[in-house]
Amino acid sequence: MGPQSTEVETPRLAAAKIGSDVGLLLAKLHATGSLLNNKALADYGLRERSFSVLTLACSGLEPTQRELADFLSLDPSQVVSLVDDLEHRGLVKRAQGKQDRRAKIIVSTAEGRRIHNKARAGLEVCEQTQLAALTEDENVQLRALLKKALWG
Amino acid sequence: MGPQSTEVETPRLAAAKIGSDVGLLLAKLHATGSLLNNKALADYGLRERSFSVLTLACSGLEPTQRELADFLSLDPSQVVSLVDDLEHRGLVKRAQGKQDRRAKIIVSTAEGRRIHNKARAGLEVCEQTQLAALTEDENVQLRALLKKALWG
DNA sequence: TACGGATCATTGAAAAAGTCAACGATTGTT
DNA sequence: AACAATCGTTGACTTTTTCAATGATCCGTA
Repeated sequence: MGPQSTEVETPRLAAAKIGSDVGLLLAKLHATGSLLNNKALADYGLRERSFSVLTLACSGLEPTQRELADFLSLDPSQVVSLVDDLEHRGLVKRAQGKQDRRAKIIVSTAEGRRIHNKARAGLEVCEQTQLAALTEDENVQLRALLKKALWG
Repeated sequence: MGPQSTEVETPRLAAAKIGSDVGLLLAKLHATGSLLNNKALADYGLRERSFSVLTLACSGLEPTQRELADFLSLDPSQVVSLVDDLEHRGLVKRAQGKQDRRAKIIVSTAEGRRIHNKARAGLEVCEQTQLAALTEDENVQLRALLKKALWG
């Protein structure tokens, strides 16, 4: 991402038609968001990705790695290293799949849940910062639209 | 990105709280969108990035490379290679900055505009596909919210 | 029940993207 | 005139992404 961390003013180029291109808008908002999020998560030795995995491990949904890959739009091999990392740090465990012994279920440890709670609090501040220009209603609306676009 | 190209059903994991995490939603929608867009642009030898640069070069706004970097959230060195590529293919030209002789202004060639028009048509179909679950109103709304979040 | 094709996690290699520091040329400031 | 800052560029380096191959396991079907 660009070196600029605080970009307050409306860029001149936003006037172009491409300033309404959904792909670009998503890329840009995602880029600035990731920057903030990763900065906030660094205190806990996490990044956006590992935080997502940890969150789902803490969710009680007992996701398999394949599910994580699909849901997070990652290659299965990327999930392997994310889980490896979290496991080495004792935040997460691999358990054998229940119906399917090929699959590995990712579950959080107590320490994992502890870290996750702290990190989540930090992230909420981040998100608020990123969407500061939106009212509370718009914030909710944006979430709803993104969810609907993704899975109807 | 994940190997799944057509993901119709709501994933089980969307139930988790993280299913409402803005960062994740943006990442996911951006990921699936990029996949589609790059596939569509491949016919013209373009990718999302080079298409964006080409679009701005065609816009008449005469952007400098620094402006491109800022607007597209890229490192200046990345812009160099994007412009190099487009220039070698005769779609774009570097012109000397008007007030500032350090800066280079990126402008499209006739061929560049020709390719751009074709590519843009392909992308519009893409975008429609990606946001198929949204009504026309919601589509507009989403764009507006993203823009507001980015630059108020 | 046994075979065959598909799926899961994993590995490793290759390609692409991102990050960063340094440089010459130019600018604006003091 | 001197100085720091900015622009584009280069090159090195790290990280991320992508892809094919593998052993283990599952499932459908003969």
